[in-house]
Amino acid sequence: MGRSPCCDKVGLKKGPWTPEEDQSLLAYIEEHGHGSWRALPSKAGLQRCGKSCRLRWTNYLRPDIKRGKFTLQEEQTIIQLHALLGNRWSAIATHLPKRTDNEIKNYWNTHLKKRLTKMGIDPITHKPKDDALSNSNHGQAKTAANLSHMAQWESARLEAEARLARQSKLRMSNLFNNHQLGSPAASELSSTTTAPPAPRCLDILREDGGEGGEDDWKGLAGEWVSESNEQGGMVEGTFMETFTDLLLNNSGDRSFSDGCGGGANVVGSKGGGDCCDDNKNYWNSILNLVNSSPTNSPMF
DNA sequence: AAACTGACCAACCGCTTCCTG
DNA sequence: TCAGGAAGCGGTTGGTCAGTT
Repeated sequence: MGRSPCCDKVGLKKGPWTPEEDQSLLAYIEEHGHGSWRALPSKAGLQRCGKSCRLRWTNYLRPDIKRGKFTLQEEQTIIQLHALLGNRWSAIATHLPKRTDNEIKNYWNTHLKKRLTKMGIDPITHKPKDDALSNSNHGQAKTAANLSHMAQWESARLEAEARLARQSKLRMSNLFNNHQLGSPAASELSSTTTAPPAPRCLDILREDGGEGGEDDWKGLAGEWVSESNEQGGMVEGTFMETFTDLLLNNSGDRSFSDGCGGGANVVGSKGGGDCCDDNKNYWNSILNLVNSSPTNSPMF
């Protein structure tokens, strides 16, 4: 299994790319597609390893990259997905069109992580660091405790999605076996292959006819909510919404003790049925987020 | 004006995963 | 089934630049 030795070769350039190198890489990919990254540098006349070329293309030169400031919506998406997925930047990037995993990772490390820490929230667990603080609000503490369970659920779901996406790609590549995509942008949109964009996972589920479909995912989410309620009592409000709301509307002196009274998305402490609805709504919003990924965005 | 500091981000490194023969 | 190559991924580094002393 050893590591790729490409970068160990002597005579290969490292460090920042020059405009000339960018131009060479861009011109070559526009004309031929990237093909094999390992073979690309010599074909394009670049003294770089294939890995470096791939990185330069995916993180900087790709035409479908959006640069500049992250929007509030994007920030919220990153925070929510990070709570669910952890440092799985490529998976998070899947749900943020035109943003690269590297960019998201950098933004998290330089902005969002610090903001969370400053607010007394552990950026790894997304739980308040101060026990006393969390004890002051049992509902949110319980919800926070349930987050790991939720993450496990999400992780399993993503693995299933990945399997389905792979199966779909196989099926599609059979269909398009001899089809060569001419557009470099199109070839890169699938990121890792030249296969056509995979259908959205939920559509695949529907197509497959068995094992679920969107309603079943939502049903599963509902089951999780019910199970959580059985295990830990009713969940008061939505922890995730609370802290993302706090974060994005951070006035500097707010704390979780008043979190339930927060912004428009935050639902205060309520009775059982409403809480269940809140969680269903929350899950629906996450599922919508997942399901609303652009149809041509890379799925794993 | 110079030195220092911290933020930012492009790029590298090395491990893991996937694919193919 | 297995081994090796290729690509993907996430952690980390180092250069640059703006702000501060």
